[in-house]
Amino acid sequence: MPGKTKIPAATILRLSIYHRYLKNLEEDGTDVVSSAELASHTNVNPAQLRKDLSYFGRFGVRGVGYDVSKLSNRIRVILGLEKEWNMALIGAGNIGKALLQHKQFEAQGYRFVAAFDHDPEKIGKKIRQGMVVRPLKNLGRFMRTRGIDLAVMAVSTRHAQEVVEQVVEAGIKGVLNFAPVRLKVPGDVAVQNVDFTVLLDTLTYALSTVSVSRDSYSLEAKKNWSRIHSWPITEANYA
Amino acid sequence: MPGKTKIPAATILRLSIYHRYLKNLEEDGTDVVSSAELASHTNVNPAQLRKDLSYFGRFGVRGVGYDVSKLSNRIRVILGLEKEWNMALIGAGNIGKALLQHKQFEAQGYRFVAAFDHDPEKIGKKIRQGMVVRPLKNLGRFMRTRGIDLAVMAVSTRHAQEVVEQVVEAGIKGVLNFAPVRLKVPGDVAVQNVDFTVLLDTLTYALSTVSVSRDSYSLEAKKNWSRIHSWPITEANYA
DNA sequence: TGGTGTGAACAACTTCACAGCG
DNA sequence: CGCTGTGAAGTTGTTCACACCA
Repeated sequence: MPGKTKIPAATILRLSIYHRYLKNLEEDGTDVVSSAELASHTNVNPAQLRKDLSYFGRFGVRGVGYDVSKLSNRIRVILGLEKEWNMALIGAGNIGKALLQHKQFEAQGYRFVAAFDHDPEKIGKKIRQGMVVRPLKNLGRFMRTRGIDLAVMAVSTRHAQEVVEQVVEAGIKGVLNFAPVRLKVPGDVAVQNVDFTVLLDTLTYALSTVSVSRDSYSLEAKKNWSRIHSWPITEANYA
Repeated sequence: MPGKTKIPAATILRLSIYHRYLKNLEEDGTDVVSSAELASHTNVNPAQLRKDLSYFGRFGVRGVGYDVSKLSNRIRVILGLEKEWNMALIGAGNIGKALLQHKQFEAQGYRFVAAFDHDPEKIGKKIRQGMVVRPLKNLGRFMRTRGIDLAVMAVSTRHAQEVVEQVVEAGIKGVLNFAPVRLKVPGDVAVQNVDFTVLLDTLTYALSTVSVSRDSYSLEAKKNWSRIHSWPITEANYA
């Protein structure tokens, strides 16, 4: 129920996952879905799903379930997905280029409007049709004249902190960071990290504690693990 | 302290982050570090860091701090990083190719040993020096003769579930999944998802609740958000 | 009847605060 | 004296269980 209750961070993440599955259902022409079914396809507990929705209102019909397209729209509004979001790619390396080609973004209303780098080798090169790599120092000007909502940072570890400072300086308030560092940013800037090696390390931990161990803690760890599979973690910001 | 206590999932993730920073310190020649310093560079609370370590033993010296290389090695062992991990790339598209080129993996002891796809167009093509795309149906055989520890799946949403079933069938116990679906796997298989659009959606939520809203819940949401920045989430496995 | 919505119980995780020790 | 290690307190998030209603 809307009100004074705090919304768990994890709830927002799950909302996005529900929303994605609801879009599939819409395409298939399904028009009603129960919390049990939606929950099973998104690997959550049905009560969890209902609780997540209850933070924002009452969207279902008792004894029936949820109207697929109505619920989908409500979540779209909650997440702020009714508008198109303009993104700047920062860092025109391997990963950056692959992200530019990635179809998934466009499909969701995310649009790359420019690419930046500070390597003179790369500047001026055409990175995809109608998009040329710009010098990073022009980020602020571009931001003022054309508007950027989000920065997708695929730069080297070494440069990540200084680059994010330029991004913040330019007035961008949301960052998706692919560099393997925890960035320091002001409290009004949101950062999400995409951190491949950290995730791989959790996999190796899981696999190692299976085969190796006879220590007490590893056995426990393994037991714990088999129930718990994919992740987020809430990380405070002490910048 | 090692024993019967359950180890939080989030602890493992942070261990990986501490470890990465410790390696930097080692390279710089720093040999002692306090929980306060290490915590500040990894955006966690110092007590949190000490608690995380305490699940596995007592690694510090009171009044002094932690020996950098000793602690680094201990964490390396805990996470299972003393061995080299063989990975198979599954899906030779944009993202897959970029991951193959990605330097970060090799540096950490993760090694791509083969690439698979089931698109006949791609099979047989050289994807990098000394590596040719193999037919997905040969995955099981390759696994038996050469061994694969982890699968990195960069396949389409549509095929992801059927592909992961072949991966599981082949006997692989750890999967890093880039497809935007929650996969169903047996309880002894560990999966981590790299989910760009979900992370973007959390950013748009954060930004929308700043500018848009006068609703009661959004204001609350914003307040919550400004403290909480980057994420994991614990997701149960109901497969 | 069957599935939602939700307070209350529970479980997990984080932070505090200080004892203990080099 | 200073920083670690950790029980206990506090906070946040999840699940139960059932009232409620189309």
